[in-house]
Amino acid sequence: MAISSQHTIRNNLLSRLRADDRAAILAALDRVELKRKDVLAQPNEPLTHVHFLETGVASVVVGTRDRRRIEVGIIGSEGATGLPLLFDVDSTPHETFIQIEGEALRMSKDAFIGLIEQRPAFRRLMMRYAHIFQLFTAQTALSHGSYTLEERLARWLLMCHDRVEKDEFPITHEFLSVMLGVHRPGVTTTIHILEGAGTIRARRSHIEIVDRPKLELIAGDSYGIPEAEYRRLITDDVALG
Amino acid sequence: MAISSQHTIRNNLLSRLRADDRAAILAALDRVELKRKDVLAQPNEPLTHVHFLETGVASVVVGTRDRRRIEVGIIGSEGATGLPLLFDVDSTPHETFIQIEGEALRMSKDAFIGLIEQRPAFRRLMMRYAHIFQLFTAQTALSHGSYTLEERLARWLLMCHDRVEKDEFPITHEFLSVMLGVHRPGVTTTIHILEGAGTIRARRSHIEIVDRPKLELIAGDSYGIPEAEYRRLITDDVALG
DNA sequence: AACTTTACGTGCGTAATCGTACATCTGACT
DNA sequence: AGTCAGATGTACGATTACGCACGTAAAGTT
Repeated sequence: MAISSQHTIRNNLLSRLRADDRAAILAALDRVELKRKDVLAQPNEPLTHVHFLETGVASVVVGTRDRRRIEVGIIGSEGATGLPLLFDVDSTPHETFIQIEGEALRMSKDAFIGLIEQRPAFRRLMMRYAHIFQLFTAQTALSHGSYTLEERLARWLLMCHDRVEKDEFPITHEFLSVMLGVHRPGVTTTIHILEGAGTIRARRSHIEIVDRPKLELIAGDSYGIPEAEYRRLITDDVALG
Repeated sequence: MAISSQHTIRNNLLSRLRADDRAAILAALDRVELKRKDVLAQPNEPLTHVHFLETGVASVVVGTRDRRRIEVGIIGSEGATGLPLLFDVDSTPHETFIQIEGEALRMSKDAFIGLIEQRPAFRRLMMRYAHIFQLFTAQTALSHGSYTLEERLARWLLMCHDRVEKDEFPITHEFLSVMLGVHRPGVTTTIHILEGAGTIRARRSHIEIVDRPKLELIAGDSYGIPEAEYRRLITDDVALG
């Protein structure tokens, strides 16, 4: 019911904490498996847990009554789900589910709210992360409004690549079409374009990143702004450590 | 250098505070004029103030080196600028400027940070607002990915209408094209469609809302989700008052 | 091995929006 | 009243993506 050994922690937020804060927080965490399509947060249902991802990728999507859905956030070992709880909000219209299976360190809502109060450094860290999460959503809005499908797909693959250890990960065109808010055949065609350019290799339900620099070139300015801010505000800030 | 009389406050966040919290906060505010195109936050420059808008509308836009820009947030008397300061972040890549002139109650960065610490109710209120601001950005991402220009324009006009007192407000097609991330002639054409449907009336540099219900019909599900959450979490929550 | 499900490939007419160019109009300023 | 910059109106080919329909192919199931 609690995580003791420190060296097993792969979540980058938790690893930024001072030893005493980290110890207090680890005591409230337990490790859980995350399977593909597992739902971590139902829209408009009370949030029960915060998940600090260790491996794998989760997606936050917004949907409407008229069936439209689109991804507005992506979470890996650099972040956590359940941010509304940080904001004194019990539920959100957004849905969070597992895109690529993995593991997470889970904390109950009550424990999280308590630790946020008791550990200012933890609260500040989470708030900084929340800021960057907002930047990701904003960048997604920009991407959908201003970039082509090819650029957006390149961006998404880069973001996913940032969050998994390997160069290959399981993902279907169907899922990608929801993530990017386009129809499925469009994804297939665009994947072939990226594949033809030698940047990726696609198999059934899998995509492998072959030439990341070239992929970054294709994504252009649709990729990079929130990533740079994450490094500036979390990875590189010694004051947090 | 401070706001005394209570009945002059039109900002909806400030008016949700308990009397004692509000008094402490008003003491740190002063009233400023906001002219069209005034910049409240330069991208990547240190934030100096938080602005609680009384009248008028501000826009938050994200831009890239390759000159693309798009609105990712809109702020009126329901909200405030400078949210990164709430998140322990000194600057952001986003730019905030005045879209429709008005007035604001301004607080210095240091005063804001101090009051956030000293007044938990104030902090919780601001965090709830930050959550809803995030929903707005997410809804914008959805809109750009899934709705037509006509629907998105209708949505924007509704959001603007929510934030001004009158049915008419000054706005140019040029500005709208940046807000919506489309080219300017497209805005002109789409305005004519909305005008032809009898929902708005357009003059040089001005748009008047004539038939709001019909505009809501056109906007469809692109409009409404964050607005409903604002009502649930801020307007209707007596626990905050 | 037959069957079923899930995922991928492809084509094509249609719609939306872009990109660009240019004409016109309005209000402010001199 | 004349001038001018900013704002708006219009046109049109090019591009992108949609919407559907249908075919194929790979993995799991019995």
